[in-house]
This record gives sequence, C-alpha cells and structure tokens, in this order.
Amino acid sequence: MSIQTPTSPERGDFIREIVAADVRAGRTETVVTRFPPEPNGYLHIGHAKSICLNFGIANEFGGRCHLRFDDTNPEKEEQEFIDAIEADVRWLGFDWGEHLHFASDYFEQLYAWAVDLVRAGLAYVDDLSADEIREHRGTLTEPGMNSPWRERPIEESLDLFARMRAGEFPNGTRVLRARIDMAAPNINLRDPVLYRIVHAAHPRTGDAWCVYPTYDFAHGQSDAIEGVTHSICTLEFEIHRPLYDWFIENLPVPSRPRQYEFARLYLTYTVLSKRVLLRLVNEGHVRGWDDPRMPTISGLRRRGFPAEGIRDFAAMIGVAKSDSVVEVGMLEHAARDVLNRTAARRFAVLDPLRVVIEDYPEGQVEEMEVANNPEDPSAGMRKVPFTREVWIEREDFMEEPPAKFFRLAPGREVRLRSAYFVTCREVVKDAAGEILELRCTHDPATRGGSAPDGRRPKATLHWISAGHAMPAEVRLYDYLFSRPDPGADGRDLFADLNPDSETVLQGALVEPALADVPAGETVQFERLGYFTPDPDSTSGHLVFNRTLTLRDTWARLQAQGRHDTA
RNA sequence: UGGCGCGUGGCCCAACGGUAAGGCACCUGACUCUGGAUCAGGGGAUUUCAGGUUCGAAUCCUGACGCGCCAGCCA
Repeated sequence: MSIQTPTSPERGDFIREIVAADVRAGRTETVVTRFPPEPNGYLHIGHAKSICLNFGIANEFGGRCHLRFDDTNPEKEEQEFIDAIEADVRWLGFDWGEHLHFASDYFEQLYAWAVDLVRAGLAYVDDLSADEIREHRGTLTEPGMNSPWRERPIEESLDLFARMRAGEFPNGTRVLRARIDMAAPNINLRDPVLYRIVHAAHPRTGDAWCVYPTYDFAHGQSDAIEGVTHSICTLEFEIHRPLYDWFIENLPVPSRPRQYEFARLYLTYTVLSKRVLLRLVNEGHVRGWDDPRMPTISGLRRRGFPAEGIRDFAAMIGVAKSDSVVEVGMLEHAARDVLNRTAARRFAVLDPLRVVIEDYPEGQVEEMEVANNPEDPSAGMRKVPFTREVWIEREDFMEEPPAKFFRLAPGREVRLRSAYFVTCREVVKDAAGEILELRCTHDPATRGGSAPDGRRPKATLHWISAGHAMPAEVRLYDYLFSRPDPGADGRDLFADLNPDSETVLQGALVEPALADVPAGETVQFERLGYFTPDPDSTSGHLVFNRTLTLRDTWARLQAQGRHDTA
C-alpha cells in the first residue's frame, strides 16, 4: 500500500472528482481500477504516473486496483516483461493482492462473445487482405466502403470464424470485423477488426490459440469481467471510447465499466517511447533496460531514486487532460526531498588530492565522531578514522582562488568536517607543474570541528584518511539526451544523445563504512550528491552510481561565469 | 477541408460565475560543521485572440487561431 500524498477526494484531479461523485451518487459500491500494461517492454516513469493514479484512487476510496496484463499480441510479448513489470509495480509500493489478471485468461469468454456478435448480425468474417481493408476504410475526410463480405450469411461467418480458430487459415487471410458503420466520422467505428489470425506461441496460453482479439475487443470486456468501475487510460484512447461503449452495450457483460482519459507524461531531456527505449537497449546505447540513465522504473531504481520520490513526483504533477511536458527538475526535486531526509551521509573523494598534516603525529589514528544524518539525529553517529595523511577533493583547492572561491588555498584555513581546522602551508608540484600534494598544519584545539575561540572557516571539506581509504569505481550520470526536446524539429533522436551521459571514475576513494551499503540503499557522499551501489559492485570492487548531485551554488556561479579571478 | 480533445506566469497544476491559489524553477536576505538543508522575502499572468450574455466571466455562448490524437490484422 502506498503512502500517497493526501488528496481530497472531493477536490482532487478531475478523475478523482468523477469517482467521488459516482460513490456519492451510489453508482458504485466499490471502486475498482486497474493498471493494464502490455508485456512488450519495461515500465517507465510515464507508467508510474498511471500506476500511482490507479492504485492511488483505489486506496483512497477503499476499493481495489488490479494488475492486468493486456497480452493480446503474442508476437511482441514476453514472460521476461511480465516478471519485470510485476517487480516494478511492487517496488513502487503497490499491491494488487489476489488481483493479478491477464486478458488471456478471458480468451474463451471473449471468443464466445464474438460469436454472439456474429449471431446478432453485428460482426462478420471478412476475407479482404489487410491492404484491401485499408483501401476500403476511406480517409479522414471521405467515408469508407463496405466490404463485399459484409452481407455474407451469418451461418457462413460462424463457420469461417470457427475454422479460423481451428487453424485452417494462414495469418492475414481473414479477420472478424464488427459491423458498425463504414461511413462513421470516427474511423474507429468503421467496422473495426475484432480478431486476427496469428500463428504464434503466446507466453501464457502457448499454442492453444491462433486467433487473438484486438485491444479494442479485449480491453473493455476484460474490465467488465473484473468488475472494473473506472477504466482509466491515456488521451490517445479517447477516440476509442465510443467503440468501448459499443461493445459494452451490445454484449451480455456482467458489469458496466466507464473509460476516462488523462494526459500522458512527457519529460524534458527524456524519451518515453517504448519503441525508442527498445532501440536504445538493442543498439547498445545503454547498459540495458535498467541502465541508470533510462527513464524506466528499473533504471530509476538502479540509479538510486527512492520509490517514495517517484510517488511524490506523481502527486506533484497532477492529472489533467492537456498535453504537457514536465521539467525533469521536478522529478529530481521529489527525489532529493526524500533523499535529504533519509540518506546516510558518508565521505567519498572522487578526484583525490593528498594532504599531509605536518604537525600531526605520525602513526596516530583518531576515531572522529561524525553525524550520519544532520537532518535526522536518530540516525546516530559513526566513527571515521583520521590520520596525518588525508585525501581531499582536488577541486576543493585552488592555488589562485577567484573572489568567491571559499575553499582551500595557500595560507587559508578550512575545516575538515568533524575533524580539525587545517591551514595550507605549501603546494608540492612535480616537474610538469601538476600539484602532487598539499602540506598543511592543523589546530589541535579545533578537534571535532569547532574552535574554542569561535572562529569559523568559510568552507568545510570532506576528507578520507589515506591509510583507510577504499578504492571505488564511481559512475557519474547526466541526462541521456543533451536537449530538453530530443528529436524535435525533425532532428534525428539519436543525434541528440548526450555523449557525456555517463562518466566512469576509477580512482575514487571512499570511507570504510561505504564497503557494505546494502543494494537498493542510496547514501549521500557529503557535498557531492547521492550515490547508490550498482549491481556490478562486489566486495572486491566497489561500484557506485551517482543518483543526483546536491544543489550546488558554486557550480551555478561558475556556469554563469559570475566569478572573476581577482 | 472529417471526427475527438486541449489552450491559465519559464514549467506543472488549481479556481466549478464573485474578481487568478499552490508546487517546481528563478532572484534576495537570514542561518548553517555539507557553497547542502532550513527559514523569510521577492519578481513574474490584461487566463490564446475577438465578440456576446451577465451587476460581475479563466469559468457560460459564438467565432477565429494554435496544439495533440485518429486512416495497424499495435496497445
């Protein structure tokens, strides 16, 4: 069950208002929704919006939400996707209880209803080819033409349909069509196809069938069978609603579901098209469906995004009917908000620079007490070893610091977090001028990180004892696409791929406590951002993925070129 | 030129005839042992446009314009 951000059922989005009104008017006793993925790919953040909507409504109204796979096209669907989808929905925090369903569970009933339609003169077997059907369909502005088989005797259609099921005909030779109106302005009503012949093994029903219902014929009836009261889908199905209703009205279904449509999610710097995601995976642009750069649920999980942050994001963006593009920044905000509250703080140095504290006793090791999470005192403290030689971040030192650079510089004193104040006395370089190490001194009176005389350095740095540091690989991630609107204006989508979306750092060093971060946990590397162990990580070779950076005023100033080198 | 939808600050979204709310982003200040977080404040909207109804319109009506979706035996 989720901890959805509370929304007043009376004053939520337009769908919640409809549900609330239906409940109030007694049109439904129990609210039943469903999340209906086709198992032909992995779930992405757009699906998360739908999942949160459907399960959220069911939870809020004390109803239930089914997980139903729309598995009516065996040529594209796979068990792998079914398994991954179940795992992703569960990870997001939702529970379908006993209600795991498949459209394929209803194939027999659906077939029987198709036969009913034929008997009623409302459907017929058409011998036209796919091309001929298209030619007969007409265009957006011209009506279609009736198929020559439209008036074929009911008995003949019945016989042919039975033989289609029996496997007597090859793919594409015949279809079952509804008999509605070839001149309907809504093209979906121009005798839509109900059944097609597909000789292919189905992940669930194997080769029990060689005729499969289309989405239009399967979806609403599946809803009706399950007692779904509110069938919520995205806008592109709006035009299908008259057909959805037509089936419900012309078939002896056990309940009367209603379809409602909302705008699907679009995100800047992101592509949410299964077709494109599939290509990114198949063409090797990413490490797989769960690549940390992918907008898939599994990718976000591997990246270290908390499920709660994704739920919060869904609540934040709302539900409406106008097409819109949400800034990824909102997703990031939602994730940071959760992570700031919950992530344990740790020290890690991505690009190490050696600091020798000349006046610190050689061989001495002090266990410094460091807060695990200043936002959450209950997270407690940990001990971090401090010695004469420590690593700091190379970018935390500048030999000739510009005006607004507050960190370490020659002669300047800074705080090593929860340890000591140190002052840079000397910069040691090699023949090429590359900085090898910094020679510093410390103030013993500042042990623990604060000075008795109350002086306060402008900067606090994270650090790692040289003798205790553990090597780690760190993978830095940026947007997969370098433009907010990938592929817009006719550009090739793949030309918009960000060449720097992944940067692998091999020389990072982390504090000992980072050796055993459990999989699935995201921690904060102080001052750097949030990181999570990658599945590739082993005790012998630590690997961390950067989930997000922290908000960084200095970086922003630099990017704006607002600092001068004075 | 057919049908179905949709147009509210940079972005998302509310307002249900009574005079534009909130979030994200942005800017400023305070505070700070993370240049993080937090707190306080700020800028920014003649609600696509034009008519009409009304004492009063983002809300209702008409028209225009713009955008999205539909001509799979995909979902």
